[in-house]
Amino acid sequence: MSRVTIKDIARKLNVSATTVSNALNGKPGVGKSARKKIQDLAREMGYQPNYFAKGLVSRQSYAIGLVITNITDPFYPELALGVQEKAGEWGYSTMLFNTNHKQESQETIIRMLGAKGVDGVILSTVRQDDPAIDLLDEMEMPYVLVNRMILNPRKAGHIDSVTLDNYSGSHQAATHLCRLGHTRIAVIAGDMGASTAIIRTSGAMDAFKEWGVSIPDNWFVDCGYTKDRAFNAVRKILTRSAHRPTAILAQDDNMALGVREAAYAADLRIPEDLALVGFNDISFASLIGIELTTIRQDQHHMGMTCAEILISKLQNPKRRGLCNNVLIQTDLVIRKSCGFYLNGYP
Amino acid sequence: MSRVTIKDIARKLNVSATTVSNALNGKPGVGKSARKKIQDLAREMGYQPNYFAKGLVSRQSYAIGLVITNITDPFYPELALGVQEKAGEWGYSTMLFNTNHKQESQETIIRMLGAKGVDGVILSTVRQDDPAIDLLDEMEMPYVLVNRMILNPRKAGHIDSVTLDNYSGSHQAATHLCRLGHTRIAVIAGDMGASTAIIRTSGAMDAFKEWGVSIPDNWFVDCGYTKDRAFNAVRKILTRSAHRPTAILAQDDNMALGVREAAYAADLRIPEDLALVGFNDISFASLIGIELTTIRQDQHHMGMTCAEILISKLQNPKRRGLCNNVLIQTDLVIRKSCGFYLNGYP
DNA sequence: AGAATCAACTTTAACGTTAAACTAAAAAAG
DNA sequence: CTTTTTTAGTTTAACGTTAAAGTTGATTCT
Repeated sequence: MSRVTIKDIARKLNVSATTVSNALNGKPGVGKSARKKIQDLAREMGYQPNYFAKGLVSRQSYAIGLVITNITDPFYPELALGVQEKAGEWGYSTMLFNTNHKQESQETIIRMLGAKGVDGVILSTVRQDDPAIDLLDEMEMPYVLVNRMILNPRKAGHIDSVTLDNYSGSHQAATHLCRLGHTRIAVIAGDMGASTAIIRTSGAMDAFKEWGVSIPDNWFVDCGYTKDRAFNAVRKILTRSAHRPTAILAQDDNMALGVREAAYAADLRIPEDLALVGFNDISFASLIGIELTTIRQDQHHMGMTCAEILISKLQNPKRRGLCNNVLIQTDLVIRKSCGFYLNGYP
Repeated sequence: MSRVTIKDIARKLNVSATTVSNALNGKPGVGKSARKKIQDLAREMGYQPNYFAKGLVSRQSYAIGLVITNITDPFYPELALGVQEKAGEWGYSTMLFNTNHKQESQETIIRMLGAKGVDGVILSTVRQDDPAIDLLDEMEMPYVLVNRMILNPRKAGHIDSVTLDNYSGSHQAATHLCRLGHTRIAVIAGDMGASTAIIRTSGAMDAFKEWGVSIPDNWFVDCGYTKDRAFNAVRKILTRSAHRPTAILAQDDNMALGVREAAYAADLRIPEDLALVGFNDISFASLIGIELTTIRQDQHHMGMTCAEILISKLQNPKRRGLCNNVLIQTDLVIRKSCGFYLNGYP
């Protein structure tokens, strides 16, 4: 690929390789005219630095890894784009890896990232007591958590994270349903090993308590953030329960779509027969005909933020001691699926 | 990161570095017992090869680049996943880059990919007479086109590609609308610099000709595969035309969603007042309430196929002379948006 | 004027891995 | 039992870049 080397330039100008290197990297110790000559010739010859050699000596790859569950989940593309844009600004490239919800593949991926020499990792998929954390620490690999975090206060204190204010978002969503008069509410939860689901659950439960609403055990189902499991869970709830719920709180929009399909399959209308609230505001929640009431967040901003934190640590090793925990605010977006525009608040 | 080197292992076992290298890479010239000892110790010490050193000497990075317009376009995630999975199987990692529809950023990206030393590139974004092609040829970088291709027969003959049978797909879609009795059809085209849009247009136009349907000039609009431009174009068509179209053929589902929003904004119902057919069958085309009639394709398979072709070339330099042009078949998926289930064929 | 400082370089070595050329001893062939 | 071949290694050098230490010759200080 890159044929022209520093040595070729050095030979042509009768200087040493080091001088060329210094000239091109803006380091001192090179005369003004010599520097210009070198820079011009480098451009003319189409010189491209060899990143293998650079990396070998500097131990920096200018690449970061981004670990997500699956890029086909509409939650991730915007996050990935944010990370890539911010990383690109700083000259870093991004390697994307899908765990497909498998714990062991996450470990394999992290090991590979280490071997490939990425400078840092952004992890969006941690679960509580995830061995990935220990692995990263052991490898002394800088990392930032995004979306999900570690709740254990002993660990959390020294781990960077960029997360949503899941508590108040979920509290807001649950309150909204209660205000609309619902008392028979089912909760379609995400992966309860993930902080997002844990916190969203606690926010919702607190809201329910405030409104005197209680949720039967079998109306709370961990569906692991997958649409299929949400579909099946809701189908079960709707067919088996003598008194079916009048509202469903789904902990992400993806699962909300599963709920929706299950409701339609049971000949129920949304929102007339069943109110539905999601979480995330993925791109098609706003499409006419879907119009999902949900909790909005800015994934692009989230991606940019975590990339920025990671890169600032990479650039400035002093900052590695500091710990950033960014909490991003959310908004309730009221659309048609909750029935607000049918009745409003009583 | 990777602290343990081949030399550390060599020192501990009193052998040379080369022997360790040969032992670990399964090369001959190492005794059975010595080989086992080396492998065991390497595992025990947690040896990870340094890819910079490896790459420096072998000029192989075991990384490929995938260039797309934008990962948030729902067309790409499944393709990207297919590429990553197949690449992963062969030990290659994938670097994803978004051009954001900008020609110049594509060139920058390709140059950077070259500098970073990727072994090959998968390009999903070429336009006709794209300078990227010459750049890649000049860099002697192996590449495969996916989704879009170069039509110029002088060039096409030696460029690998994996594309859809866009002609027959689009022909099928257009025929479907004609069969349903539509004669007033508008075409919302993709980027006419891309082979996909060119071929889809020709397939549709041929079908229209067969049915004696003619399309007024201002009912054919290049909307560059963006939802916004499709929305605006259709709004214009619907407000300005005295006799508005009764059907719209959109060259991708994304634009079809824009058409949909524009129709609803003009108080038209789909399919009762306006029939709509898309292309691609992105994930939410099938959602209840959207139910877009469209042309299905298997992006995951497409991704796997192009990754396979690229990697087989990388692995086997003899094969570099051969040229693969894979054409993937499509299916018409009839849902509600075209009105078939309202009237059927007359 | 002589010592100290500085600018503009050069030389050497190192990063970790592997290809190529070499060596020594054992096994096979004649 | 000598010669050839094979096996199991070793040594050297190279990939392209840069950090560290060294070498000039000119400039400044006292």
